[in-house]
Amino acid sequence: MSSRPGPTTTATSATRWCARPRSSPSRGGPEAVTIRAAARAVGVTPTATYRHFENQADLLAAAKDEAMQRMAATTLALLPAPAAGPVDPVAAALERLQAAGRGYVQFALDQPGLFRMAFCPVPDTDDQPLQSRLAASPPYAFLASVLDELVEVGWLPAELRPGAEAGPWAAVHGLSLLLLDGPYRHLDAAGRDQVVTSTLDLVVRGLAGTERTRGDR
Amino acid sequence: MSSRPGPTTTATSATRWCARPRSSPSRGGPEAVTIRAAARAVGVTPTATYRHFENQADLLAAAKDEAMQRMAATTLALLPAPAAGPVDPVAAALERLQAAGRGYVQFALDQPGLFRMAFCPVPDTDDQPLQSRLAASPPYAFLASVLDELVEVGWLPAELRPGAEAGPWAAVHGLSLLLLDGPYRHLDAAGRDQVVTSTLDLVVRGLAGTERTRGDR
DNA sequence: GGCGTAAAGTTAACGCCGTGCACATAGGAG
DNA sequence: CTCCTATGTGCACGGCGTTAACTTTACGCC
Repeated sequence: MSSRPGPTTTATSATRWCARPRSSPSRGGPEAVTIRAAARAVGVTPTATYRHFENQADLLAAAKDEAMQRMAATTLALLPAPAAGPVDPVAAALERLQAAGRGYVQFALDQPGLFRMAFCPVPDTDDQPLQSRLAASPPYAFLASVLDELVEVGWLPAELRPGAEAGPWAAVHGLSLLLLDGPYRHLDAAGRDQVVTSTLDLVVRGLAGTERTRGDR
Repeated sequence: MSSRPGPTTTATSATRWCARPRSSPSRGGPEAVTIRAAARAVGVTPTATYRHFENQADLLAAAKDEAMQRMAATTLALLPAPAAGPVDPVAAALERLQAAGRGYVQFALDQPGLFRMAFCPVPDTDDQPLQSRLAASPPYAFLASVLDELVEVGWLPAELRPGAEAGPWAAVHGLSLLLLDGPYRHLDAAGRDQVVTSTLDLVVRGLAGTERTRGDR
């Protein structure tokens, strides 16, 4: 967990700070990640934190990175094992796509603190180019691989492939937030499943790529 | 702007607190809405705030309501005037749908503070039933009306109508957040326009409602 | 006019927060 | 042994939410 320029954290010492649960697992979003809480967690005085993180924003960025990694690990672990025997490759790819979407939403609901942490706004210390930042985002990488697969098996029209990650990701991400904080909170399990299914179906139909944008029906 | 149960805010006094810009317009999300800042803004001592709001969560809820209303007013004002003369009603409805989506994203980018305010998590003091809460959300109401219109003119399959708000709203909402805080921040105007267009096209194609979920191409 | 009551505002205080400054310690390199 | 670096401590400052007790203001009622 790199603290950017100033305090020059050594790799060995950083593990001591990052290897323990940052606040409570599910509860406790970014607002719970404080300099003093981190110090308490490792049993030192608050000022000692500044030997490892430049300031609170830096600490927050580290927590954000870890949250994103944990989210990736959790959602990928939820993916269904590939069914044995020969199966329709298109159906299999679409299955994986929808399963990943469901896992994304489920993680957001199960671990709201980590989810909020993974996507919290942070003052932006990194200066990486666009593509490497996207590739560093596990959801984007997985989504891209499934979309590539759908092109390979001839289902997704190749002309729709460029930039096709944005829509599906946005839909699943937005749905997670609407369910978490928005007007869809307090929906019961059945209602949640309905909006998730509805949204994933919309995405799949959208990727299928029929035109018909005029009144031809 | 109602402060819930305790302090029994009179309608006349509440206007004095709510009629002035709550923090800076664009900058300053929910974290800038503090008891002390509100008191400074109206020129009183911090404790006086508790005569009008139960606590900070209550103040935040009031600010959230106002932000949502302002967002609705702004995005609706951005809608294109209906073209004169007879036009394809389907094209017109789709136009309005996409324009509303673009306005949603544009507001998020232009007024990030208000946008975050409008969707910030708040400890939830309201106990309204599901439907009335949804109806109170202006984006939902507008989206629902356009979808109804698309059914009436025979474009949107009626069997896809129930719950069809979730997907489009989630897509536009999620895209706004990915552009604001997520991996799509720092995209230039052209890149932003591309992901917005791509996402809106996905939504429209998805609503169009072709099936083809198997390898039939 | 005088008076009681409720709304609105004030001062003082507590504990939490981020942060800076000066100082202490410990352990390895020379 | 000495010095340097990494790490940690104590103290202090101002800002935050919140409470408790007190004062001021406005208004209806006799």
